[in-house]
Amino acid sequence: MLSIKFIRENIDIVKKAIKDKNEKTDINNLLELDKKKRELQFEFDTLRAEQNSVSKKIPELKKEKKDVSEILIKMQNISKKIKEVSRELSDTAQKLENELLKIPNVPNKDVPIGDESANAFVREWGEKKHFTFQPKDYLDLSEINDLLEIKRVVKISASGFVGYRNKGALLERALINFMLDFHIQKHGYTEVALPILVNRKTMTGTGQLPKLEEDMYLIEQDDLFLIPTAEVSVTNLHADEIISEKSIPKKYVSYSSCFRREAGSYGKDTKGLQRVHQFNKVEMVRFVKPNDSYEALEEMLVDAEDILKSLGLHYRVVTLASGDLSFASAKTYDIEVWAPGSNKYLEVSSISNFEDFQARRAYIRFRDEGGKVKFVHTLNGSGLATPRTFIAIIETCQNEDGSITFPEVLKPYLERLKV
RNA sequence: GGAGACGUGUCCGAGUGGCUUAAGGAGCACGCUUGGAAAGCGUGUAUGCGGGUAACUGCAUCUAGGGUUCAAAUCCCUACGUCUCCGCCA
Repeated sequence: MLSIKFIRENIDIVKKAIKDKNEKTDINNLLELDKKKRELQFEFDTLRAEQNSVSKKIPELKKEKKDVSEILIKMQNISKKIKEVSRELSDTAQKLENELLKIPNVPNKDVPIGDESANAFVREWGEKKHFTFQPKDYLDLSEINDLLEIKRVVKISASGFVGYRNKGALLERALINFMLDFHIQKHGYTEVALPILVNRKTMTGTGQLPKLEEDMYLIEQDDLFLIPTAEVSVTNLHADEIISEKSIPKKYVSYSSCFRREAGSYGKDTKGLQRVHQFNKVEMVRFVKPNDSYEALEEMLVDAEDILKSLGLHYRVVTLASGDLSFASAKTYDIEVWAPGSNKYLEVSSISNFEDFQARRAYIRFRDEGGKVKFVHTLNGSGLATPRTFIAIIETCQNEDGSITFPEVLKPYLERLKV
């Protein structure tokens, strides 16, 4: 979230950010609550100060055998008043907090204003592969090579879920291991494996709640949510902590299943692997000092690109425009990989700088050189999501007879079973 | 799931209603001492919201929320967490 101080002093910037991000939050109510809260806080502090000082004198007066009954009656009233003010104060503070959680992050100044069509091209690597034959799409290739479980999975679960089988399952598992090893060995990340069920506080910390509750799977019995990305559990790992200056920056990589209800996106890419309720993803998360976060964003983008390069997949990078930017993000790059059989670019990675937006919510701070406590900046990026990477690989690596020649870098992960 | 014990600052740990502005210790930082270090001695050592140019200063926070009281780390209730024993499962 944004600090109330920042909002108070930059009303226009905040209003513009809300508009540019296509949000509808009204901040006037918030500003009123802020004013009311500060007035109540002042009243509460004043009353408490009196209560504290008088209460301190009571035992002394008693010792001197003085009559305190009159004071006690007076204090009863103050006590009652304090309780009233305190109730109103915490009520107002709670309302203010709820409003604050609904204010989106402010886009960085480099972010183009507009909807998806304003996304800005950054660079590309490789080129669209040229085939001497008509390339098949991944659904056909999966059929030929026995790679996916589609119909049966709907039977055992629900529509929107898919499964892998045979070499498809092996390829997916190989991808996960390859990507994890790559980030650990070549990019210096530390692996963490964390729960995929998390509580409400955690979901709020990274900004999924309260806005996106509809998009989340909820285990009502225990009030636990299935994570939509490992970003949630990894970023919140250091919630409520003051990280020592020495142990920052922190670079984590984590693989997890991700769960998305995709409420409201029915009818879009419903077939196959492109948009699914459950998928696996390797995620990178960084905690850095404020001044380093944009440099870290560029590094993470390269970290994700390195995976695609080593797999030999053509891709392009875009900067998301304000309207396409997520609620919590200040700046996001998307990487889109080329899928020649499907004849389109598929989004395989989002790399975002949240600045201190998540750190404020999750209360993640560090102590700087001068001993001052400040909020960290958090970043994350997919490195990468498996389903669409899977599509790009088998479509790019297909032969005319429908067989697939897997990328060299995956061989160590595949060859022990002679795939 | 049943029974019990417990939750205090960076850590250990005292604290059963007002003498706690949380004792004492460890750690850490700085200073003195030293040729240098150790020991010793001294000083400092939370966070948030306010007020003040500043020195300072008001309020809150002893897991969280509620209650009792003029006054709560301390008493009561609830939740969460930790530990021990039992049950169940692997």
